[in-house]
Amino acid sequence: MEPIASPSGEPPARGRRADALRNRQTLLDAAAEVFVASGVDAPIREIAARAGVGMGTVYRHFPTRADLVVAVYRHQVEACAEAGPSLLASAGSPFAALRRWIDLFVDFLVTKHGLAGALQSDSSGFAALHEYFLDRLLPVCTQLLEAAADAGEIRPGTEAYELMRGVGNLCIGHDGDPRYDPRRLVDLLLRGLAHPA
Amino acid sequence: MEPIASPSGEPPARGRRADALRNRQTLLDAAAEVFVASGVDAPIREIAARAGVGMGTVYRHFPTRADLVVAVYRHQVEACAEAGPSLLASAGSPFAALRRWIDLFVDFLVTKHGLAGALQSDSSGFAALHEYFLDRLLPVCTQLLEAAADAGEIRPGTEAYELMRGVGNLCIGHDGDPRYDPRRLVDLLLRGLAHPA
DNA sequence: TTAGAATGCGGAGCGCTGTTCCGTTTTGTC
DNA sequence: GACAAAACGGAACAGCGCTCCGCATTCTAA
Repeated sequence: MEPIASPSGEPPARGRRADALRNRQTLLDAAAEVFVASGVDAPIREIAARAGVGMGTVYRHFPTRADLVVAVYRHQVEACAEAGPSLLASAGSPFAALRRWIDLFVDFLVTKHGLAGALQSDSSGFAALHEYFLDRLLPVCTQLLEAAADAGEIRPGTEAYELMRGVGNLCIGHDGDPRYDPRRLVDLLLRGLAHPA
Repeated sequence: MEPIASPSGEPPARGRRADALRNRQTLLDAAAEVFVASGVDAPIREIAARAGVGMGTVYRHFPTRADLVVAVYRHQVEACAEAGPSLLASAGSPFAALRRWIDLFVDFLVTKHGLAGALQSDSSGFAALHEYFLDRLLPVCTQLLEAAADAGEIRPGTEAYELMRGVGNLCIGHDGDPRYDPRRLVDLLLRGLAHPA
């Protein structure tokens, strides 16, 4: 089953001209390189230059920066989303599954320089990115939370949205500073979520 | 006792010309207004315009944006810093004092539009802001943490730096979204910090 | 009081960004 | 091959931070 239309980007290439498809791919590759090198805030010009195309071409394919980011990271988000149910089946308990899933989520955020920041800043037109992440990952997280709550492993009353956003925020700005390790704080958060004896 | 020299700003007005002192105050007032209206990311031009002075005047008095922010909020930061020891004396237990202090800290960040975000963004001229907060509040937080640890109320191994930065990050981007309440997450964090029975 | 120096002021200007727009080139089709 | 549609490139515009320097204001000392 092919995804019909996802928020902002990656239409299924119907009737596109060959050079357009080629450029789209070139741009995605270039953007991926630039993002890991300079973060998601890298100048659009830099991406265009690395891809060897003009500014107009970038904006035609990806009207907003968020569209570009979404397209680049779509695969990883997809992987994370799919990991949810399988962890629920394979891990020892729902809460263990939740922990491991959050771990994957943190992995993803932490390796992508600046992405966590982009997740919450609605101001600069990252709304589309925010929306996509939510659409895709929120149901997964909700499922894990509910399973853990049903099993009596965590205190009820925490929404997936809040949890994910909190985790995302905690992952902001870990610039190799050994004094700040997002994982330790996320661990504290999850401990707080667990039922007190 | 007069403060001798504080990091970035507010020198004790010795030998300054009258118009300079006047403009400094005008700028602080204007900045305070603009910050509540448009956040701490507001264009410097806007602040200069509201104060009725030129750009150069702003930069002469406050070389970086952080200096301006620090000067505007200095009193409140100071109050927060001073609240630490007194809470330790008045609250029921060290951990209770820590909780209430963190609460004050969150209050401060949450009511200042965009301040929490600015605290972690090393990109702009906000570096000094980060530094000032750390210089002033880190010792206080450390004292509270150590007291609670000595009392056996919290698990050891968490540094004040990490905790403060985590709390700061959690306060980012609560744009009146009822689905995201930083306080709930900070509460979870503190629960996780508390010793498990 | 008044000249001269010192201090402070204003805003034009530079460089860097995102974003748009349109003349030109490439591609697909008949 | 010819023609229209699609896509391209990058000049151009706008908003921003920050600097720089000629001019105005204030202070000081004679």
